[in-house]
Amino acid sequence: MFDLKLVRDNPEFVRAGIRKKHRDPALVDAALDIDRRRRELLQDVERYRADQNRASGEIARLQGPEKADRIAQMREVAARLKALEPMLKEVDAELTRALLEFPNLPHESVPPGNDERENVPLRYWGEPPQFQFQPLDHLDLGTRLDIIDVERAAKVSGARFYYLRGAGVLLEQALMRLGMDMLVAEGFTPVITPFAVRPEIIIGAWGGADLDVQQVYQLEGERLALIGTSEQSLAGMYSDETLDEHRLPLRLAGISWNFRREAGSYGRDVRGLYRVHQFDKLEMFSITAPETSWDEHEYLVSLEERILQRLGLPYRVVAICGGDTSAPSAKTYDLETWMPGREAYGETQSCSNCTDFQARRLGIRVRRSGGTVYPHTLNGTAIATSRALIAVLENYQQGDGTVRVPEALVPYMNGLRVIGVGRRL
RNA sequence: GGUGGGGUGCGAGAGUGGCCGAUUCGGCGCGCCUGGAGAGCGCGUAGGCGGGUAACACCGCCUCGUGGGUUCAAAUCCCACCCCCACCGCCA
Repeated sequence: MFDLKLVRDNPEFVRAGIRKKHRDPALVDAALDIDRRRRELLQDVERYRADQNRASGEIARLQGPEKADRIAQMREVAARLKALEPMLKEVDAELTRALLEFPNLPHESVPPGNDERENVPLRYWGEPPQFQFQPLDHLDLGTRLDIIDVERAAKVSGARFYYLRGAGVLLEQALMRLGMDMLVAEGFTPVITPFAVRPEIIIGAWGGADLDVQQVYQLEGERLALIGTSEQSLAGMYSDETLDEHRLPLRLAGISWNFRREAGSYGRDVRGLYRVHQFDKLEMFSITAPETSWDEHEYLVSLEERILQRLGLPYRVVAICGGDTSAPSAKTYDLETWMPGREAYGETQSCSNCTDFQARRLGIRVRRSGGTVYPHTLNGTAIATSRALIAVLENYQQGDGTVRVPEALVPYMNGLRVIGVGRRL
């Protein structure tokens, strides 16, 4: 949960950070007000409890009428406590809720702005391909090659679902395998996580006081929700645990299907695989000492870049502006890959330093010689298959409607070098 | 889904209404001892919150799976839930 002491000691600093994220700085004043009320009540309650504790020892030693008198006396104290304690509990809950609403504060290097158009491109790699023919988008390509089928998926599941088949499946698994091999070589531990988790885990990882029902699928009749990313289940993995410092940095490579309701995005990106309810993803997740998280952030981005470079996909790295940065993140880079079908760069990866935001909310701590501290957590997309498929299909298409397999994926494609029509798979 | 057993500190494990935030053992840290190590001996080893302080110190409150209840007083009694283990049923 957000650091109350920081709010008390430096409210203006917190307000400024919240403003930069284009959230409401009144959060600070609400929290401070509740905090004041809480401390008043707390002092009363604690006085009575101290009374009680003292009396409890005495009563144990007293006998006869003296004992009866003391008990009668303490009955009154107990009654008073019984009236006060529910009030304290209520204020505690209010304060918790208020602090859960706080977003993480942005790092000073985060560019100002509130719109994705204000994100700042930092560097470009590769050249968008020049086609001597009219390029198709991934949906046309995939449909003609019979490797993507959204029409039947719509029949079965509705909009934003898809069937992958044949070489499409090999391609998605090849992307995952390439990414995993690179991460294992870097020392990451592969993890397959639960796909359904308790709501508080998602709330802990993604922010807010309540589950974001616009985005999260809940399981009816269960206290479970489907993960939107393995970042959530990985962050939850060490919740309420105190880790030994020498285990850091802890680097995990999570594999999971990711489920997103996309309830707020009707009409946006409706075509093809760009915005779908379910996709397979290889996710990097790091837990680091507070002092090293910014280095780790750059390291994770460099791995994301290396993956795109191995795939030969043109991309750019973008610094996300304050207002476009998610609640848990102190700083986010997006990697946008060239997508000929959109004639634009489209987000394929993201990389965030959540500093101690998730650690505080999930109770992940680190033991070190001076005491225990909250570690920092970071996450980054290695491969999000649906969007990676878009980029590969569209960039590697050929004039005859076939798609060349990127060199780096060939070893994972059962020898397939070109995805064409009529291949029996 | 059913029946039974169980969740205590870094780990094991005691404690069944009051001087129990918690015996003991192990681990870990420090010290003594040693040429050095081991053994042995001694000491110390949770977190959160509030008050207080320049910062310490210090004082108080809370935490024995979670949340309620009974009681002057709960690790201990009652209720609900969560989780783990065993067996039965079902099943990839």
